[in-house]
Amino acid sequence: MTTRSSTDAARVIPEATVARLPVYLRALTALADDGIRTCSSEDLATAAGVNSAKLRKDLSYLGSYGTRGVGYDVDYLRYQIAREIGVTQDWPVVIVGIGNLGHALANYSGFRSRGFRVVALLDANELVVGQTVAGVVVRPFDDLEEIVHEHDVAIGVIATPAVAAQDVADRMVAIGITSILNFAPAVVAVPEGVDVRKVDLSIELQILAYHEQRKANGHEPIPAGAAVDGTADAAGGGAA
Amino acid sequence: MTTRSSTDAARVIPEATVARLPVYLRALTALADDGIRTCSSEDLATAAGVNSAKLRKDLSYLGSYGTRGVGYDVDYLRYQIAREIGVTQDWPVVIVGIGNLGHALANYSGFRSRGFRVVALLDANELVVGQTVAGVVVRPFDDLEEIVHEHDVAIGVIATPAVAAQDVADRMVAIGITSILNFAPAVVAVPEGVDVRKVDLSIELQILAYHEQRKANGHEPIPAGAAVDGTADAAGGGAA
DNA sequence: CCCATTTTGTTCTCACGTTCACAAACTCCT
DNA sequence: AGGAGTTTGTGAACGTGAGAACAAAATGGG
Repeated sequence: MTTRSSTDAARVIPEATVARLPVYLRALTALADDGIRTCSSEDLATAAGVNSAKLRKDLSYLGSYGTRGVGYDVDYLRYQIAREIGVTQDWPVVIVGIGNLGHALANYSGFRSRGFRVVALLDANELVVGQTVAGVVVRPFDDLEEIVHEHDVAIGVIATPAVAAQDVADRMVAIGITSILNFAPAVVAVPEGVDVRKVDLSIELQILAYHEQRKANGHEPIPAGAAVDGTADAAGGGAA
Repeated sequence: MTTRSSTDAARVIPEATVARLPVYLRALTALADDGIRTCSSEDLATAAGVNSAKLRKDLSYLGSYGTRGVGYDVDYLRYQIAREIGVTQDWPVVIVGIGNLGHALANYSGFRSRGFRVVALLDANELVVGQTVAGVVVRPFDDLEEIVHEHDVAIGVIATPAVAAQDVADRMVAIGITSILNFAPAVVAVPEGVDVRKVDLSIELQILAYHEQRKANGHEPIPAGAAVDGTADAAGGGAA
């Protein structure tokens, strides 16, 4: 733990960069699937939908994995990013709340292909318990502790209705889960040291609606570069 | 709507603020449901999971809707935010790609309750066309233009596999859709003036995995106030 | 072998977003 | 009425992120 050696010099990767690494990873996978073995920062930036200067800066936080005058080896860079994110290892995940969204998540192939293994589906509704979803039998929510300990689960996904979200989160935290992905349309409070990320479908639509309304009202005579399109990103995680 | 001269002074709301307005809106709705008629910025900030100073600053971009020494009238503020976002009006939406995720989206009640009306479900797969999902019959993708013009649709949702996403987006843009919510794990490029927001389920998990790996490696002796919960945003516009 | 070309890694500057801190404005109590 | 107590709205300090620009390192041609 305390053997932080030489490579540990600038081991602080900005949150905004962390959020983009998975995008680069996917872009590299797409390039590799096309048989491309080497790419420039310009190529990769285009594939990832970002500015090439930003891409190079992001990669520089990981180390110097490129070759000047040449570019990046696709497979090598892909491995380095995957290792940095942690998706070279296997992450057991539990999903709580098997409604419409839980169904979709359980069936989502993108999880498994990126190192996430759904080890259990849980629901508090006894009508749902026992059903087979995505080849897995739904178990009662009270089995959470047993499952988490058995598989050493660190990541939990909440796909319950809003009212249940805080209770589920509390239970998860009490049992030892330290990362939560929350799809319920509710704010969940967690103690320090626990990460929560929130995905809210209707919020995204509302943000689009805001800009749409703006366009319709002709409120932007000339975007003046600061408009809605372009590479305008909203930034990442808040603080505890 | 036309005579907005005086209040029109500083009508530029920062993108980060726009992304939080829907959160405030939901928090206010929750307070109203609890019968609370007035709240302080501290109360609302707690309910929304943000810092009260940030909340006040965000609200100040909309106008002065509070009363010093008292706080905010819940219903009044709720209406003002809803109006600013644009969810007081009705937004017709089409969903393209009725797989697992499309199913879940079609059934998601949070859309309708916030002013979004799903006017059509579309799919290119003829095995899916004709099925009834969420009380709506799935129509062939080629009906897109007819539907968009008939209902004056401005917002499209892409829930297709990654390979189809760019084609669907191109078609949407050609027909006149100017806001796209993309659930496909792919970067879609759109011309200037079109907004794209991306929601990627596996990217969120990968970000959690990164921090989880950090914790496990004891890389963060003391997080220094940098615990990573809070509201996670995916980024905004596509490039030209 | 040397030089032109390519492309990375990094530095610098600017813009944006967050947080603090406090004056202004309002209520309530005496 | 006046002062004590609240709470908003905002100006200013601070930190983070984005993009331009360039030096350093590699290749390839003559």
